[in-house]
Amino acid sequence: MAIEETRWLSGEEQQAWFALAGMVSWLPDVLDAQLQREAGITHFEYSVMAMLSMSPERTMRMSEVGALANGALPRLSRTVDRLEKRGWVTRRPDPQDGRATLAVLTDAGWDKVVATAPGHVAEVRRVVFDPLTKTQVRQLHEIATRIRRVVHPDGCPPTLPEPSAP
Amino acid sequence: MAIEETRWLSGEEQQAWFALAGMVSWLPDVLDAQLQREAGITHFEYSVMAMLSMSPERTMRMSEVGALANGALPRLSRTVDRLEKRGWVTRRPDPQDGRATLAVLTDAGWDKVVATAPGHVAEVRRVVFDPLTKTQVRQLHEIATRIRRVVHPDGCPPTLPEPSAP
DNA sequence: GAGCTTTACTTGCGTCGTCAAGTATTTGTC
DNA sequence: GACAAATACTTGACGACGCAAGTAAAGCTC
Repeated sequence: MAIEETRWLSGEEQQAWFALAGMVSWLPDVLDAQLQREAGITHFEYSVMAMLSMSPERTMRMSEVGALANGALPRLSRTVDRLEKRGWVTRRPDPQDGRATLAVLTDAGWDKVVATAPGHVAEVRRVVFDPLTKTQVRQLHEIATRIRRVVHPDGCPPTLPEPSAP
Repeated sequence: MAIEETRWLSGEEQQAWFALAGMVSWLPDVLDAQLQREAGITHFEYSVMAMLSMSPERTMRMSEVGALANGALPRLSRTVDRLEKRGWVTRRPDPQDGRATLAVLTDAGWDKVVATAPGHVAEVRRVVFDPLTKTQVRQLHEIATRIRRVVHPDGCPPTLPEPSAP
């Protein structure tokens, strides 16, 4: 809200913005819908379990999970409540730091991820990768990285934790 | 969930997907935050009013607004409730078709859009266009269009309604 | 080592969004 | 023209999310 003259979007920018806004609105809905239909979980719940499944010991601090799954702490806390009730995750205090809570994926949780991953990956492929060329995938990677750096500066490390599974 | 072998994501695809997921999660939050801070409205509320402001007569059918603002009907209905309470929008029955409802932007609503647009556009510029090159904007346009076609097939027309304002 | 600050969650409360069901109007169909 | 089906919303019930406040452990300072 500076006093400067507003730089309105050009025609090209408007169209790009409109396309982006549409994608950003609907993509999460589609992913949620598939997971809800075939696994009875939300995309965020899946992300939480998937991140845990990729961690050594299937264990991570709440805040780490949150960062990787793109969710703030209150949201994560309630989500882990639900996952705990369903027997897929358990909490235990971090022996290293009494303030921290560790989330642990149970065997049942592991099985749930393994059962759910193929359908989810297929959906991601269908809506994101199949419509794009290999070149566009690289372009998207760069573009999304740049935007994400601005919208969420304290983003996650460039390398994911040991992928020991799906 | 076919019986076919799962085609897991390649390393490149995983990274691109991770970057995209981050962007898709945080971008809406950042835009909502700016509008909430500076105008006390959500991004969806702004979109609804902005679409109306660009329409001739500042009037549109609910379902049209919903399509342009990327929201389903129940959401739109409640959003217009709120905007109506704040005096920015009014409803009236469509004389052409008694089932339809027309949403009309009031003068106060128009003023609100005019007052809010500069700050919002600046934020969109800051998080989307400033970090990208002109080439990347074109690439993003094409990529987002392709993905949106899959996630929301009954998308909106390629051309926006007469932009008679912001 | 007492006390203030910071960090890492958790939770109460209010709002928002979605699903399913309900209402009103229009559009065939016979 | 009467009745079923479709369309265009609206609404009741309910779950999820975010903000701000609360709790508990660590860390720092003197």
